[in-house]
Amino acid sequence: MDLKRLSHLLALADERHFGRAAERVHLSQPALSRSIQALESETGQRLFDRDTGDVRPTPAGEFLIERARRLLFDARSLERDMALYSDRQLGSLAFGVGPFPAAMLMHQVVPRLRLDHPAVTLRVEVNNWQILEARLRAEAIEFFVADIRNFTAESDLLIRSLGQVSAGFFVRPEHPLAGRQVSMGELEGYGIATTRLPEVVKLETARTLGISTRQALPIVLECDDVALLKTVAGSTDTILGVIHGAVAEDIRVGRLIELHVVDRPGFHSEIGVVSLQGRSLSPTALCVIEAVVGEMQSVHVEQSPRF
Amino acid sequence: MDLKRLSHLLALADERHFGRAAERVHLSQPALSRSIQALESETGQRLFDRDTGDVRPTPAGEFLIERARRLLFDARSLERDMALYSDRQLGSLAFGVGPFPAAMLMHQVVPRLRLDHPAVTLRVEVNNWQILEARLRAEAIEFFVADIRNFTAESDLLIRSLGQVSAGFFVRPEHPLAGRQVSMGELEGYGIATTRLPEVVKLETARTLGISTRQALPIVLECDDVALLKTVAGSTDTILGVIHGAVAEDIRVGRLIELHVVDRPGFHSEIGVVSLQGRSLSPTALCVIEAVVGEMQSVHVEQSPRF
DNA sequence: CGTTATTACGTAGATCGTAAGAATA
DNA sequence: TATTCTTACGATCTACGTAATAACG
Repeated sequence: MDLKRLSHLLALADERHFGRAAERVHLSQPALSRSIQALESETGQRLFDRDTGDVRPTPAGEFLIERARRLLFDARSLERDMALYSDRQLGSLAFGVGPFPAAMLMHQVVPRLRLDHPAVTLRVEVNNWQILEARLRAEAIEFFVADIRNFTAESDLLIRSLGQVSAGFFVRPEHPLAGRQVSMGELEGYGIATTRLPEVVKLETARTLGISTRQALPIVLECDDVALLKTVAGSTDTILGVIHGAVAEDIRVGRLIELHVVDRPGFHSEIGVVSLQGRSLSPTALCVIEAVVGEMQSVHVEQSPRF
Repeated sequence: MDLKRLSHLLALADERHFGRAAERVHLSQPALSRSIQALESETGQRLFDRDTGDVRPTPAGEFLIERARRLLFDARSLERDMALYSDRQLGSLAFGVGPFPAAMLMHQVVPRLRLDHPAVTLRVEVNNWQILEARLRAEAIEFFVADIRNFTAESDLLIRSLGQVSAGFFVRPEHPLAGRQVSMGELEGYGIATTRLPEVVKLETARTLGISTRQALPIVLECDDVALLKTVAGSTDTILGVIHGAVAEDIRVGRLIELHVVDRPGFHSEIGVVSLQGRSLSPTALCVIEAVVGEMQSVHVEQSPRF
């Protein structure tokens, strides 16, 4: 059953005339005649009654024509859908985001995606990097955006760095430490709320501070939900330790202010895109990654610490 | 979009191995490789990631594979349906039957059709020959079985005679005329009930009787519903004038008996199959016509007048 | 080095267009 | 005789298999 043949069938069914039907399918008239004959031979049924100057479908012809019309419609839909898919206007995309990138980038990127690609089904998994890595290997997500400092030596993962983003300590405006220079030691009395940090980051930070014990950072609340962390910092004197991008809006409206820590360590995060080595990404995934890159760049500009 | 190509796609998607997939679609491995490449070129998307010894669909591949699977299923269904249609196991059939053939043949033929071809949708139009001819020309029915004496000269109709069937006069057992020889003249007092007869038949019958006026046959009830005619003859002294085949069962069970008319004219009907000249019939239609022919023959045997 | 996918190349089959033929009005 | 479908024939294009090549473990 060849689709081209079936399209010849439909042309003849519509035109009821070999000459015109042949023209319609860009074929010579004898070629169309042969094509129809081949179909009749294939089905073992006469499909058209030809009385000179009068071509009409037989009952068997009507039967086949009706079904062929549906099949060809479906075939054309498939081609159209594939074109739309290539144009990122159809399909589905699942990707992951770490807590910080989610708070910093996704509030811009996801609404934009919904506007630009309304027919693409999205699944955005916000989770910590361990879960995201497992999800990626299980191919439940195509890629994820997260802190990439855990994935240095992994050769089966393709890691694209989007650069470092600085972090800081943030408190509510009425906080006792607000508005003046503070030392790291002073933070201990209030405790720090932050996301679940990779071990490497904790150790590195401690080392930067010149402290050998893990207790160097007085973390009193570990939670991957940045919105929840903000609520805690906004309603208590707990100190929020996150990247600047995650609280840009809160600082703008005055809900939070940054502490001016004089001996502040090189507290930062390195954001990157992680995908499986050697696996192609969908057009939409590539598009989202570009959007994330672009968003990172634009955030970077306005992301310098403000006191 | 070629269906063969898509079947190659599915084979590779299932086997995840060019060699095995090629074997499955009866192709050499390089040929399959080219076929997939052609599809990738056509869609503009890489469809499989090939790492030596590991072939896996890309997201674009998954997208296409899923849809291709549905399309190929539909294509195979079409082929299967067409085969079933040719084998008279699928489709629909509309045909017409005159009142007499309906009463004589269809009670055998239609149940048999339902048993042998359960998946074929039937429409049986029982009507008089004028309506049936119009329905045939409108192509609302493929053919009809009726008295063909009206269709002698029609060249655009294809008429297949099934032979003559004799008619007679029938009454209820308690009828005053029952059980003895009667003359045509005696019928007049009770009146005859019959179907709407063609003018030619009326005239011919009158001529056979040697009477010149149309009033020769004292028809008091004209109706195309044979069952209704029978009810009238069974509950009144009205005389039923129909073909023998239409009342075979009623005579067998003693509901009606035939009048022994001594000067009975050559009262008969000529049954035939009428279809459009030069128009092919569906396989099922041909099958039904054969069944009607066979039924006519078997009825003919037991159809000799009994007194 | 063995396995597996791709590229090269010559061939067989399908399909095409032009031209000639047959049928019908 | 004009129109329309079919058959004949030569050309072209596609898809195939075999063989050689390349990539990877």
